Amino acid sequence: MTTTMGRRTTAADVAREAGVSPATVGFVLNRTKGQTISEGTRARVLAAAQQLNYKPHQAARALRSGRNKIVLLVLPDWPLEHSLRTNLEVLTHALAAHGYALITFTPQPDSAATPLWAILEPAVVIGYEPFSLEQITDMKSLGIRNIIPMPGTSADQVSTDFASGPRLQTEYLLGLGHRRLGYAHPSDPRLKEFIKARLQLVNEVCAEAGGRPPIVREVQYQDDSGRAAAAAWQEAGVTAVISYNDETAADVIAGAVRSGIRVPEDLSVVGHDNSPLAARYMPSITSIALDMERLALYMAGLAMHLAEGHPLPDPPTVAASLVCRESAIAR
Amino acid sequence: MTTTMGRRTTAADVAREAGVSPATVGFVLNRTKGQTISEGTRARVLAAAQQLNYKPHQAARALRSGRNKIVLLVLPDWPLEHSLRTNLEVLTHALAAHGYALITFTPQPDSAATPLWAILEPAVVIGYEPFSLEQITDMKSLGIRNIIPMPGTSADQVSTDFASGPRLQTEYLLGLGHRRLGYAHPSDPRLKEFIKARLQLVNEVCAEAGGRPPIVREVQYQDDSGRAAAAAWQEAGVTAVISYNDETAADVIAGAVRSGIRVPEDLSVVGHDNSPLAARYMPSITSIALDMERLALYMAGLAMHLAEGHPLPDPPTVAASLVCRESAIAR
DNA sequence: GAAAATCACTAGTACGTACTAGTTCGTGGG
DNA sequence: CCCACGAACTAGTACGTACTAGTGATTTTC
Repeated sequence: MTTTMGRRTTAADVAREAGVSPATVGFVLNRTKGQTISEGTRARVLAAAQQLNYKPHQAARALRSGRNKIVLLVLPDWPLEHSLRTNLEVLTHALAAHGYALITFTPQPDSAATPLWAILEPAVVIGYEPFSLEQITDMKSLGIRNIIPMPGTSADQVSTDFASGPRLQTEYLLGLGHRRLGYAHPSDPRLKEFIKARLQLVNEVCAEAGGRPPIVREVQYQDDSGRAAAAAWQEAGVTAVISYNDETAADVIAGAVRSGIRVPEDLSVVGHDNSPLAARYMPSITSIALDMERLALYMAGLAMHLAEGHPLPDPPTVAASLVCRESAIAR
Repeated sequence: MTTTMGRRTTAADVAREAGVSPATVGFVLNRTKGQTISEGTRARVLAAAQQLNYKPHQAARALRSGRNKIVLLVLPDWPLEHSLRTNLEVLTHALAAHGYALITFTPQPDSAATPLWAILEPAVVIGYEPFSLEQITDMKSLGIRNIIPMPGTSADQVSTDFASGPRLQTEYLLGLGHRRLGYAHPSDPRLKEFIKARLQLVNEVCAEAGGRPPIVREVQYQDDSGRAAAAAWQEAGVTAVISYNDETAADVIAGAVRSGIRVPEDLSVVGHDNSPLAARYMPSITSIALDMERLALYMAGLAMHLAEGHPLPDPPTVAASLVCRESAIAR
């Protein structure tokens, strides 16, 4: 133990131990290209670093080099779906493989708290939603140059086309012989745009099949909106309901059953996202599974491309597939 | 706009603009005590900083002062309960109010990835579980001095007594007249110790009431263990089941109903954690709500106490309360 | 009225790294 | 034999901040 108990080991300590200059230590440890180091020296430096348990000081490194290994992912305020959380895990691993740390963060619109990027000053900031001009200005004044999405650059968007999910839901129910459909969505105002987009897709598929658009209802578990919706749908002759996500599907089923409508015998229900709830509910919920892996790898590649010129990855495709369970059957 | 478009604004720029020295800028902006600054100068510096949109460079600040405003919370590998996630939110806010950023992170035991503390070098690292000696050595070699839990210091633990939850579950069912109880828990091996502790408490309450210990069963939604458990309980005359959490309670209910056992008429079930699932399930699940606010405030206080000598907060108590729903009724 | 104390500042340095601009040495070409 | 050239290094600086050790003024004290 050569520990001086208190001060941390610096590159200068390693240099002294190895009998070389601090610069050489830097060259060896960073594998600086354009610099030739003899094999013996390299080994001595490496051994000294090992022995002293040298870890470069990140703040000093960041100050000098002007970059760090932090990627900040700004999450939207809306509740994250199961598939997006999965996406995060894959993304975290993909970045970790290159020494990057992914930090996630949800800005609180009401809070006056410092945004996380001001404290971390990350190499890259990724947002699921576009940033406001104010936010971009703020980041730039902090020296953050890599922002995704950033109009006018290769990083101008990450959001992908999730069109196939709603299409699959609709086509599946139509294929089962259902003609009169319902659409259920949560009431969270932050989801408004997403609901609109998905509903639009459902409408398109219905129209292509020559059917009528679904009867749309807002459903949540906190009140009896599920019961009311179920009654309204029954009145209108609806035999199948497409739900925005699995949680809403559960609320639809609960509302129906509590109104004496059997699921799936009287009413079929499909969810979206293939969350654990879908498998756990009773009846279990037929749902849409999204394969987010390519999207995650794309985002990781994009981030590292901006941070240090890694090659640009291929644009992603998100594959959606139907997971059949108990909550939907043929008419 | 005095933007030089490229280089970020430094304290020197502000100094030049305000016609003072860089040191004065530092004194004004950091409110350095022991330094007197005339009102006029202070105002000029503040105005200049404002006008140039000056933001101190965090890496430089961290390098110079040897501390930063990052608190790293190391999450356990086990799945987080709803109440702990709530805890995180409160903790985040409490720290944000003092300019600290809370970052969470789950170490992957298999992964060779750099642990997040090596990249962030946070001021404080908090773990829900004790750290290994190896981890502590690693952090110390990175210059991290504030580690919670850290044996032999005021920060030697954070985990609190969650005794009242299981006690409440048991007392409630006994109070409803149930005499023969079951206990259901998930199979995740990472939860083993927690299950053991909670079961121990349930056993104690049963013994105090002069009853027999519950019949313990492992239940999960992926297989038919729920059905098997329900049958076994029925055979043994069990009329009420205590569940480790709400997810397991749902799995118990599903298993029972699929076996033709009615819930709550034939079998009462109580969950733990008061998650959204408990409200959403059918029947809705009677559960235990934990008030994590004080724990969160305690953790925040502890972290800031270590980081910069804020006063030590009071030790926490976690209040548990019963939320009555449909899944449990009197015998 | 001189010494001491206080006020309101400034010059300058250290933090630990990455990297530029050398310097020294050995070797091969002419 | 001298010069050029590359290999293998080193000296030294910049990054932006926080803060110590001053330095003139001005005010207080006896």
